[in-house]
Amino acid sequence: MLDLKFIRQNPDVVKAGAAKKRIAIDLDKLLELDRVVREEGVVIDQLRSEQNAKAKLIGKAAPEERARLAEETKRGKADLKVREDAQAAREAELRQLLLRVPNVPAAEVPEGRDDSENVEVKRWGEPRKFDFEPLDHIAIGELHDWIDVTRGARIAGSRNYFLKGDLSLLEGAVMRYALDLMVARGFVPLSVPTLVRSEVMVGTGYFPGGEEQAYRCDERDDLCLVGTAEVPVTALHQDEILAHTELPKKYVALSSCYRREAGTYGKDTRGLYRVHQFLKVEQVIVDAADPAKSLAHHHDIVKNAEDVLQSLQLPYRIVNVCGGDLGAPQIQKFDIETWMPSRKNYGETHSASRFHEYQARRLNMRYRDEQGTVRVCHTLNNTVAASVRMLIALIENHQQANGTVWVPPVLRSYLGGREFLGRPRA
RNA sequence: GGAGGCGUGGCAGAGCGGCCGAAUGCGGCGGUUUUGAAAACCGUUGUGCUGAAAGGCACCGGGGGUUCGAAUCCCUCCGCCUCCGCCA
Repeated sequence: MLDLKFIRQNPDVVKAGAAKKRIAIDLDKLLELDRVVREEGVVIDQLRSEQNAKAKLIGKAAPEERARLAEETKRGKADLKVREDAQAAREAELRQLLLRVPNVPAAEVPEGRDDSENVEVKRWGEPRKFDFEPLDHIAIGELHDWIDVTRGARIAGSRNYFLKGDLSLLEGAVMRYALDLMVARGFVPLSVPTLVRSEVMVGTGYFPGGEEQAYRCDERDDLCLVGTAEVPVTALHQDEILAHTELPKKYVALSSCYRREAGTYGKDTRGLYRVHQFLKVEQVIVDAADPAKSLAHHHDIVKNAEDVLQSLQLPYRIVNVCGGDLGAPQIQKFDIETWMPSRKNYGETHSASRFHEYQARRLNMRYRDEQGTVRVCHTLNNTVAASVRMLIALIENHQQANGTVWVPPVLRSYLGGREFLGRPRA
């Protein structure tokens, strides 16, 4: 959410930002409503002030005077009540409009309509040239009885799965490795709720707009399953005023992630690329409202993810996400795409976003700066490692001619020192 | 699931329906004192909206109601605690 004052003062900047993101908004309607709300607010404050003054007089008046004065004060009440109700409705509508105003993208965000126009900014590693016919992850899974999508679908519908044996262990190894790496870099590990109030989905910017992608409990609970630990972690300090001395807050969390993947029928149906549930280690930073700091953090959290991929010896590339592919909340986003032999292409495995105060304002998450001024925080987040996609990359890229999977050295201590997973093919 | 209790400022903890945006203590900040520190003493210390300012308005878990007037009364939701039951 943007600061209403900022929108008032820079309507053209906000309009241009929305246009760059290909998001339609009626800003003039919002500004007009804002004008009415403020105008009427002055009137209501004045009326309330008068009512308060009269009520106060009654308290001091002689008992026999009270009835008459009360009767008089009663008259102003009805008018005020009508105005207050109308104002409350206007304010609610204003907030709804405000929640839909997208954050203004950074100048460095490329123009573009969709993900095909994202701009590659870096490439690391060479996609491996196989001297045998490589299998895709499903085939490797079948070979070792590592993946069971049939039974996954039977008990939970399509895009659900069981991981078995070494692959299940590998998942744990990668998650723990990612977590340990981040803890070594000073990030505080968190175990988090993955079922949150819809208010928190609004606070982090997923609602309104992303309702179709989230699993929602029924009306008894008003709880949603999160699509990422970003949601509970970013909201950790909701409604707090932090001291500048305790910033930046750096957190890392491993959690299950749930995604409905509505509207993706027929897309990525083979394999585990697109699934409803997976594990992910996520990094989140909350810091002061300083664009330079935010930018530096953005580079750092991308670097953290790169270090994970490099140490796992997985080729990847980084794209600067274009305006049309950027979500409403982000200032800028870098996606990291890891090489997946079965796709003969890079597939998205990480997404690093910086938000400035967009999320923090919605979450009412603030801090007191050196001067004692209360300001809204900045937030950022990035994947460290997302389970199934990272497993796809690992077993496809590191498969051997004999069917086994080579384990990168950094993961071996999490797998009893083993160098290869799976039995060699006969 | 049943019975009861409680939710007040960074924390602790008062608060008769009007004099309460809220006592007091602790903590924080500034100062006096001190070679320095501690102690003591003095002052200061919530957030938002509006306004050039003075000021005005709102907020005592959330929402609604009663009343001329609500932190204080009523309803409801949320959260926490205690006891009983049930399950792990």
